[in-house]
Amino acid sequence: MTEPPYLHIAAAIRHRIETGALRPGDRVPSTRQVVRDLGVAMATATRALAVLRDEGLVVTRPGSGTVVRTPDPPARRRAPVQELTTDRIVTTAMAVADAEGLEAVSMRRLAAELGVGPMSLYRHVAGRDALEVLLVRAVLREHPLPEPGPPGWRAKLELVSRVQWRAYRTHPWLPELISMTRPVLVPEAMAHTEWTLQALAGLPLPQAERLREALTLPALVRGLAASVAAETRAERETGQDNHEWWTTLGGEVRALLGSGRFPHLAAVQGQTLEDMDALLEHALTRHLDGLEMRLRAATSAGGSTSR
Amino acid sequence: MTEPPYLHIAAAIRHRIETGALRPGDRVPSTRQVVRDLGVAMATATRALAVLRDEGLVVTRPGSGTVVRTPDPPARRRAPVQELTTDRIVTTAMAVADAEGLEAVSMRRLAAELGVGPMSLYRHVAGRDALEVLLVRAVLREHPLPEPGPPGWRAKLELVSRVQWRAYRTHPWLPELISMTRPVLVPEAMAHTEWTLQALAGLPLPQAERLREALTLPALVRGLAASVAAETRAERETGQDNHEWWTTLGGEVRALLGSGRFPHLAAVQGQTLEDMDALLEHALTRHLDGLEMRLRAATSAGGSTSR
DNA sequence: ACCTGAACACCGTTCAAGT
DNA sequence: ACCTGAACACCGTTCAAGT
Repeated sequence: MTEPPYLHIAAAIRHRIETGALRPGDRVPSTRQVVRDLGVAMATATRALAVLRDEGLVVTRPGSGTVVRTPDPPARRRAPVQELTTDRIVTTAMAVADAEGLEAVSMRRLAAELGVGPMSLYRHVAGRDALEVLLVRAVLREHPLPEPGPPGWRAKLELVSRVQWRAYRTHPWLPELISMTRPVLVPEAMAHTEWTLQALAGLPLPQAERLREALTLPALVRGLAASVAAETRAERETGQDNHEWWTTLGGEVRALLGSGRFPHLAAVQGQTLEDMDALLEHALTRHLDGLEMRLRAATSAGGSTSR
Repeated sequence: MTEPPYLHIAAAIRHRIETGALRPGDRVPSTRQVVRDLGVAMATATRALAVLRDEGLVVTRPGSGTVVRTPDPPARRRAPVQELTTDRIVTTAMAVADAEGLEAVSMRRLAAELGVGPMSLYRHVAGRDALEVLLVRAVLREHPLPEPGPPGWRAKLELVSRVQWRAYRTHPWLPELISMTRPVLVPEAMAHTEWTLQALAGLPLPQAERLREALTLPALVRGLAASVAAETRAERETGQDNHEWWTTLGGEVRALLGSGRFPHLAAVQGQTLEDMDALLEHALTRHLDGLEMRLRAATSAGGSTSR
């Protein structure tokens, strides 16, 4: 009667497994499906699956969802329980973050996912903060910069921005983790700044200005990525995409839009933001066109002292 | 012997109250003073004061610190304990966020600060998330946009960007709280988008492009602000400013910088980022120069269909 | 010495017991 | 009906007990 919803959901799925409606290898409903179909919170859906995982009924394979576990591979020598390593911890953390967001990555959750006690993780990573640094390093290694890169400063800056953009888009939690003037001082992050400074090296601008450029450009990319990520997160949490959101607006907001106080906003409402990548290209074109203008001024003034 | 530090600190202050060294109405040391003078963590100092507050020995008056409680105001009808209101909660939350960062703003901490039980807050705000929306609204109201604003699209865009920048700089936790395509749909946030769309209204660009502009510009400002805020937070947490950080770099990083793998970064190290505001002006100038170029192209092509 | 479970000090929020 | 303390289900990490 007072059974919490997550137990109820877990019981329903368990029943389908025990009756054979779901067979070994079949995918069980994803947390997102549960959220959408049953109208419960993400936390509830996550907990329900965690119950089944703890019972050994299902296994979560990063990238391919949660499936019914194949019961003990018959007779064959069972693979030794995988040794716990820093790499496995980081890989698992990344899978959880990609699937459910950074806030789902807790030390305890990772431990459960890896089948060890929470404290075992601490023998391989110093703590939650250190794990975040490892995550950033791992992602950056996934998205290497070419050497020496294309010719010309503009092509180079476009390339490094797009590589960063792609990293952010692949891992929507990444923007939260990157800081700027205090770049996580690890080789992988330093490489990006170095590459950018290299792209700017030959330009007729004072060093201080080249540094400002090397700091603002990635901040711009990250800012845009963070905004897009907020959208992704909102979709995951509410189960409504941008278009649905605009069409199901609450009465008060609808009233405000109709009030005549926000005519331009009202004219734009419902206009689908079809293509997030177009936002990057827009911002990038404006910025680099601006830099080109600045270079023309610096050159025609015959030096770098002009504004 | 094994007495936790916060109890020790509480006992010391209690002693000064009981001996009359601190009299009713006197201010007891603030958490910040305790942190500075005793070299303990903020959490410890906060907890010490919480102990005294729970004992009824002191009361915290938001805005005026924590003072020794006047024992039952003799005979006279006691002034009604300040009524709990949504406004007081938001004001307190903002003060805590400004002083210690958003992560210090917990429902329980606010309740303690206001001298009520945690659950009392829920009669005025729906929960932690709703409180964050209220915080955003309150900050935006602090930074109104002029009507009708200066003439010319460029002056208008510079103004709205600088107003946002100032809000972010005043409250470094704000960038974390703002999303973009799903603008917190409250009038205060809508007003900014409306104002920006208005500034762009007369330009010879397709509506979709004006919308992209109205989304990328604030994302850029926010991205830069988030980066600067990361620096602020790092300073608070490590007690090292940017310059100190560079000069006390760990051995491994110093080795990397000296390794010759990052020549441009090495050349720039220690160069002080004197002026954060210059970063905004840099990014803003590049972007708006770029937009100016785009407009020239659109105009000379005689329409808005050109790239 | 190496490993990790128990425990501590938090958190947001539900629920039911108090007035 | 209104208000809020107790309790639940989390969290990261310290510490000391186990091997």
